[in-house]
This record gives sequence, C-alpha cells and structure tokens, in this order.
Amino acid sequence: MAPTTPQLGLREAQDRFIAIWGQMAGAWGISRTMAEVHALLFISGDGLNTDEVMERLQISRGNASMSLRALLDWGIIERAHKRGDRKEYFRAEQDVWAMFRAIVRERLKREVDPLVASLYEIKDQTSARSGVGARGTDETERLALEQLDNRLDEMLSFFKTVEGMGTRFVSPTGRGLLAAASLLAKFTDSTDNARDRAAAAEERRR
Amino acid sequence: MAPTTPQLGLREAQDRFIAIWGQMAGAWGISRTMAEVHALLFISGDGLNTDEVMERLQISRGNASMSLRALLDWGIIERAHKRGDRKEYFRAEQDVWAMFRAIVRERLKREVDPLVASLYEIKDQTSARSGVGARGTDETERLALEQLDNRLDEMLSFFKTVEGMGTRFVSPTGRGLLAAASLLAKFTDSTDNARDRAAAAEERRR
DNA sequence: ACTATCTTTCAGAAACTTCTGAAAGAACGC
DNA sequence: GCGTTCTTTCAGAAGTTTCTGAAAGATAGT
Repeated sequence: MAPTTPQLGLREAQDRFIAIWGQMAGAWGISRTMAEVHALLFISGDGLNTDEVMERLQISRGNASMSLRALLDWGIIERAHKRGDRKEYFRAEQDVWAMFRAIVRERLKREVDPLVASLYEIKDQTSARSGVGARGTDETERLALEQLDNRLDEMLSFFKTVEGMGTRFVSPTGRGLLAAASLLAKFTDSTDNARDRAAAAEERRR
Repeated sequence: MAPTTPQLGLREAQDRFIAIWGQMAGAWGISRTMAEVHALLFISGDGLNTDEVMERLQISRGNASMSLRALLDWGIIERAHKRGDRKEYFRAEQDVWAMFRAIVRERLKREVDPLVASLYEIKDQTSARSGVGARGTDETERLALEQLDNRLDEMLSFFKTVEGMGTRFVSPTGRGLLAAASLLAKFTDSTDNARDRAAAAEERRR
C-alpha cells in the first residue's frame, strides 16, 4: 500500500523550497533564476561550483555565471575555494538576518538614494518659482507649483525617514532589525491587528 | 538672454515627478504605468477622470482603465464623483504615510502570507522523516533533511517576525511607522552608520 | 609558450509583460 | 425600451527581460 500522507524525499523537498524562493524573486527585485540559485546554495550548506548549479537547476552556463555574479554583487553569496580544485565554489550567507540586511542595504543604495536625489533636484528647480509674487508666473500656476512643492517635501521627509531606519537596520552593530521588532511589539500593541487588517481590506472594492 | 538656472514650469516639474515615480514602480511591485498614473493623481490634488489621465499620460483607454482598477485594488486611490457629471473621478491617498501603509499591507498579503504558508507545508512534509532513526531513509539523506528542516525553521521565524512588524506598522492605531522610526533612532544609534555603509560596500567585488 | 581547465561575455532566441484599440457591457435619462 | 455616455475586457501587437550557447578571455601547470 502506498503511503497516504505524501512524505517528500530530500530532492523533492529541496526542489519545492527552490521553487518557492524563486517565486519570491519579484519581491526582492531580482530575477527568478537568481533567486533559485540563491535558494540552492542556501540549502546546500557548503559550496557548489558552476557546473553543479547548472546541472541541478538545468540552466545554461551563461545564465549560471551571470546569476552567480549578480548574487555576489548583492553580497548575499561569497566565493569559496577548495584545496586542489581550480573550480570556484560559492556559498550563501547562512544567517537569514544577515542576508536580509544585505538585501536592505543594497535596495536602499539602488532605489531609495537615487530617488531622494531626484526629488531634491526637482525641488530646487521649482521652489524658487513657487514663492509669493514670483515674476512671470500667473496665480493659478503659482498655486499649483506651491502644492507640488509641498508634496515633494512630504515625500522627501518620508523617504529620509525610511532611509534612516534602513541604515540603522543594516548597521553592523548587529541584530538591529530583530531588536527593533521586539521593541516595536511593546510600543504599538494594544487592541488592533489581525481583525482590522481583514476589515480594512473589505472596505474598498466597489 | 536665456536664464542660466533652468527653472521648470508647472507641467515640466510634474512630468519629472511622474517619470521618477514611474522608475520606482519596480520597487513597489507594480507596473510603470500604474505608478505614473498614481503619481499624476497624487500631484493633481483633486480627482481626474479616465480621459484626463489618458490625455495627460498619452496612454490608451484600456491601459488607463486597467491601471486605475489595479490602483483601486491596492487601496491607494479611491473613486470620487462630481455632481452633475456621469464620469468617474479618481483621487490618490494624499497622506504619504497612509499610502505607504496601504502598500505594506497589500504586499504582506500578496507575498509574505503565501510564502509562510508554503514554508509550513514543506516543513510538514519533511520533518517527520528527519527524526533520528526514521525508517526507510539512509543516514546521509536524513542529515540533509534535518539541515533543510533547520533552515526552514529559521526562515519561518524570520518571516513571522517580519509579518508581525508589518502588521503593526499597518495597524490603524495610526502613525505606527513614524513612531517606530524615531523610537528606533534612540535605541540603535551609537557609533555606526554612513561611514560603515560605505566601507561594507567595498569589501566585496573581487 | 603551449595546453588544459575554468570563467565571462554577448548576439540572437525565447519567454514574459505591458499596451492598444475595437468591441462588448453597464448605467442612466428620457 | 432606446439612444447616449461612460467603463471594462481581451486578442493580438509592441516592448522588455531573461536565457542560451558558442566564442573569447583568464589562469595555471608544465
């Protein structure tokens, strides 16, 4: 008789994990294959080389090479060498928190920093004109510029706060995020949560 | 003589803002056009209708309709009606913090919740087998399964913490995120930051 | 300096996402 | 119930991202 509770063998379980992690790729802002390669290294404990990755995930050499390099750039895997073997091996950061910190650090750098810079730039080029009585601008336009200027300010202060938080999470002082989490729990808990989330989700949709 | 400091007119400034916000689309997990439509509504103060959006962003009716609907689903814009006008108008959430909360709420629901569910599922299907002396499994495989099991546990506890934090940020108790930010500043500041981020970024890359 | 082994690059192919516009569907007033 | 006005849908077109595989580039041993 076949078992009724479907127990998974090692390979099947690993494949499932890899697939799930691959689906999360979009959320981290990386490609599916990159995420799958990372998942594979993460659950493989010690290092794998390019051929092993290619073989296990059935991807081309080029793809494997590019994905591994990109993961190195993100700082969530590292090179490792084995004595008497010329191949390069790769090992994933094994601490989930450290891994997450690396991702946050990278996304701040790639996404938030340039955004803040651009916002400042627009602000510089508009705020002069939005002052009362600025010459060569009619009243309606001046008002709209002023409003845009205010919105820019709000966004800037928001993203600067986000960046400040992120930088602290990421700081090498250590388990910043974990500490923050439990800290937050104390201060913001009260009556709300699960119930409210569900209710709020309804309130819309026609 | 032409001005040497390039001051922007209202429309140019708005266009720049829209373009920047569009570039951030990937980071929020939405399409470029969706983000642009949102940006337009955000800086336009009161509601615009479908034709105004089409005209301003030069997009097709179908695209405008789909983007607006998707933004409604995310809960960051809302329908608005004008007396004596059969057209539907749309207005963006004007509070940046509220907007961000809506995004976090939605991403938790779409990305983190299903991930946690999947992780549990795999765990259920492997943990039984990873116990010492489980029948029908050789030692090497048992060990690897045990390791996978541990990794799954770490991930689960990580994502449950993330979800807990997110839920609190999102809670209607109010400006949870802002409060959290200043709170964090006090507890985690010390010697680190800007300097360290720069240093850490170097340490890799060959 | 040659050969063997391993890594990176990149042009074109394949896969996937987003957009368009015309047609179908709703909602309203008369 | 019929015409008008506005909204949604969806098949195919356009655009974008990701992947492949072969060729070029490194590195090391002899």
